[in-house]
Amino acid sequence: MQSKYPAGRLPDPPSPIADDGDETHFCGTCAFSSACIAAGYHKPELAALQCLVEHVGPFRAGEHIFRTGDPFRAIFAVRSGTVKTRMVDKEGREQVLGFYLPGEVIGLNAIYPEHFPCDAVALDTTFFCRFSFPAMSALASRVPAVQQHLFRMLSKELGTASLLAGDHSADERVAAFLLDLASRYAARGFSATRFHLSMSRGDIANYLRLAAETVSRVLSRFRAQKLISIEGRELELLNPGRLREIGQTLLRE
Amino acid sequence: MQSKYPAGRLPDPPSPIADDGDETHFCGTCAFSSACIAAGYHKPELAALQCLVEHVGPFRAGEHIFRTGDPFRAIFAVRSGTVKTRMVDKEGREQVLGFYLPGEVIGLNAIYPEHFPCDAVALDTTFFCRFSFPAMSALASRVPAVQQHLFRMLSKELGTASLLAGDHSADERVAAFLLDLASRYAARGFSATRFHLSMSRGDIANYLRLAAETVSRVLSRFRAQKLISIEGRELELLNPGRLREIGQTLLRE
DNA sequence: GGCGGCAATTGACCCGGATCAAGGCACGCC
DNA sequence: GGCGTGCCTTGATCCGGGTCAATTGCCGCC
Repeated sequence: MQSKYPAGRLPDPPSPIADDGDETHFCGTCAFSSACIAAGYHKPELAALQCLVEHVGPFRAGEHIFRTGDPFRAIFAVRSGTVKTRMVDKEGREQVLGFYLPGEVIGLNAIYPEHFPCDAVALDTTFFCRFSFPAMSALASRVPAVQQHLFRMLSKELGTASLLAGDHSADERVAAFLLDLASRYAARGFSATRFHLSMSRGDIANYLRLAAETVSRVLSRFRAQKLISIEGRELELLNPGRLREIGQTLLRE
Repeated sequence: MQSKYPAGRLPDPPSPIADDGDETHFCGTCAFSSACIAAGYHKPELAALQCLVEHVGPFRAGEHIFRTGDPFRAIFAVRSGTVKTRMVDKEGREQVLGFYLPGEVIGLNAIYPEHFPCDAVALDTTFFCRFSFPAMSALASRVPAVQQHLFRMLSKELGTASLLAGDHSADERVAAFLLDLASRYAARGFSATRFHLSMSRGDIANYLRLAAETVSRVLSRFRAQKLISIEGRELELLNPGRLREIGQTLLRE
């Protein structure tokens, strides 16, 4: 949970505002950076992006960004930290829908119902860019690159949602989960072989539709086979190739 | 490639062109009807919808509408018949992603990858409206109602994709599956208690991540409990209330 | 330092659903 | 008619992972 800038620069929110740009260019890791690049930063329409974005945070571990049933007004791009989304049925059982890393966007599944269908909970200290959705839609009408980017983000999330659906063994699920995290960290410029698991074993298990004990056993077995090194939540992938073999049916199919 | 007029005019495809409108108003069951209504049918911009839509079909049971890897150029609204989408991994194992009924849209998950990530296969004789996606995007920029409708369709599919994810018993899955079909038929004006299952037990099982034998056993048990009446693929829901109790954790959660 | 609470690990046992296998039924084809 | 071919159903067996339970380690707090 460290900023990539020297810690001394930021006094109070002590660490984690990740890789941010200046007022003109926003975050290098921002979920919308590719839209801006496609449209050209200089375009006057993009000045509107600066007006409709709002930096919010910090949220501490366990705090809600939004709750099931809240009216939908905005989507949130994670700037730093990690978020889980989840549904809680009326018996109180939790169902983890996904984990979101810096540069990723939460709230897209609320457009249609117009209310958030799930909770979003910070797993560690977390900051966001908040985009008013009505303003975003209006901007999308004027700037095709923004519209296209929204379509693509929605469509992309459709693809990932169908991944977990298959019936796969515990080993396949865990291997694919670790590799998925690795590639998402890598896409944002972080290490693809060493990273911190912000979520508990229970959250991982819930997300993968396994019992926490099973996740623990699989991780222990992977460690015994020298595929990974794991101590608490600090993870290193020692043999990504073999992990990819194990998880591959789940990774592309 | 058939037109959409009263069945008597068409010698060969004997039956199934559902509830259709005229040249001005398109299908009453059309996936875009609400967008048109919101914008007002008379708006000149909507004349463009008529230009970019193309009626295609019939496809016979087993024929592909598109295949994995085909370049993405259009989305397809089912006019009549039923479609399954599926992925096939390199070991040849099939994974059913969803079933699509008249009025529903396939192909949205191809926007981001720009190639279809799955196959679409007709389960019976099927007709479509084909919407060129580039043209659709361009139209969406000019007609906010069309853009909003696309956002909503994408977001809605995100919601349904997460339903199957949970770990639920075979009874819960089957009950929820039957009720989901019922409500989707009802939404398009068909009977919510009697309908035909266009897909095989194997397809249902695959979609629900069960074995075909398990689906067969659950249906037999439901019949013994007088919850349903089923003969081959003809289904009647005798006790939707009880089915709802059984499937409810999966239906909303 | 000692205590309490939570997360993680590990072991023992059990069950739901997968798998294997055997038939039944409806269809089209020769 | 006889036969093959899917599709469906039903029975018997097995196993992966869930559940229950005990233990350990870690960390914050009094």
